[in-house]
Amino acid sequence: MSKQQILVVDDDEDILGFVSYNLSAAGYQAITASNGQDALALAQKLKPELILLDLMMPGMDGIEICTELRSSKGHYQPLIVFLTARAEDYSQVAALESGADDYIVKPIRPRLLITKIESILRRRSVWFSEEMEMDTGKFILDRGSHQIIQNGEAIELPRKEFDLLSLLISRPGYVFTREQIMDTVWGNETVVGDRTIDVHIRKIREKIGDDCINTVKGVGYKFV
Amino acid sequence: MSKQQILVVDDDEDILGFVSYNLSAAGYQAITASNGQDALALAQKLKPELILLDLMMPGMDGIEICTELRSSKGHYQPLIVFLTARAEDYSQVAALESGADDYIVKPIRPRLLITKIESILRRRSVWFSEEMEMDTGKFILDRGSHQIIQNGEAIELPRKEFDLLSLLISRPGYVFTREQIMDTVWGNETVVGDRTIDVHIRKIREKIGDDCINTVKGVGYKFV
DNA sequence: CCCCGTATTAACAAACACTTAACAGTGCGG
DNA sequence: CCGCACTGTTAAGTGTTTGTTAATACGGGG
Repeated sequence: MSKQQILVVDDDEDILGFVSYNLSAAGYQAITASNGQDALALAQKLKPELILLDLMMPGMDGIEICTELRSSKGHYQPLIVFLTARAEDYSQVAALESGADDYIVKPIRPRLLITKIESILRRRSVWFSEEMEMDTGKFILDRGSHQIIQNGEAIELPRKEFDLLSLLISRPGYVFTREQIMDTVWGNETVVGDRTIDVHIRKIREKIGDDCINTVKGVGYKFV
Repeated sequence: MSKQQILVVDDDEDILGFVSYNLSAAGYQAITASNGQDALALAQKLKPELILLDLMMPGMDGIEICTELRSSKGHYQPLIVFLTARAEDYSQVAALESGADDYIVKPIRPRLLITKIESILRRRSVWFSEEMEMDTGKFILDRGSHQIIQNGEAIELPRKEFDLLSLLISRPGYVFTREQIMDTVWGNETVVGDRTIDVHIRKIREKIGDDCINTVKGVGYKFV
């Protein structure tokens, strides 16, 4: 496996150098940008695994960049980690609300930076290409390419459908309540109508077969 | 009854304070730890009912702690709830796979936090798969997949029937009065006719066999 | 700027769980 | 032997939950 790319965005040259040096030393390939436009362009082009974003920057700030990255409905969803100067104020909350995965408080300590990055990347890596053996033949769920392979045949699934199926497959046989599904796939802020889950379930069943997902009336759904 | 203990684990002092303040205000006794080692030690020593774990931490992260707690052979099985940064990020599912009971998405809203914790504590008894050996072969009641397995054969039950059977199975040999059954399965607000319980009992007997549930005239029913 | 696929909603249909009521059975004491 | 109290059985009615379809909104890629 080639080196993992990490994009570092900061308007301060010193920090840029300091962070990218430490990342390189830890075996990552550091890419740097000193403003929002460059950052977005580089992110789009190189699709780095993880992006370190300074919160405060002249022009486009970190939250704007983050929001921009997250608003694209494409499949590219990098991990986003903020670098923030102040621990106490609400910038952190705003950061997390804008869709970031975590934040690191300045001043940056090399060892902490690396362990945090490793922890975040490790978690993500769990998600790539997870395999499932089923009673009726093989069922592979590839979280990297957002597709499932059923009996050797690849089936592309849209984002929401894939997310929903992922959840159900994560615990085969376990019944997920509608509430749990809502919270996980949609998040507990957004509110959508009752029939939304049903419609997605239907579309999934249409693609992978009716037998895979079981309805437990009054309770929820489970993958069998 | 003494206050229920809840252990909160996070590397961020602000979140630790914020969460434990809200827990205390809601009548729980909050214990805090800021790293994995402390968390495990405190869990072992105080055996709190519920543990709130931050997913992302330097050093030992939440999933490692959870795995460690679950792998211990002792009878102590706390409820484990993760605090996770983003709704769209599937680390939640990884969390569930590591044996967690639920997760709460940051940013944390006090009211939501408390209602969720209450709901999790309330349904604690309903979450674990309970096994029973019977005279006539094996009888497994799996509350996760909402089904019973009799002699290796799975039998699906509608919600009320499942709840009713769950209750009876929870204390084999013990006679539950009609009143107790009403209060537990239907809740003590709803009022239904006399024959409702009988009808459900009959349907259950139809599915799992007449010998399993005994009628004690003038008193109630018991599972044998 | 248009086209296409996804996400969501609303309206309707269907399925099913739950409840009820009416009646039959059982067993006990007078 | 009869009535009473309780439980069993059946079938039909009712309401809730889920399935289905089509229409609309939305956003991205060409």
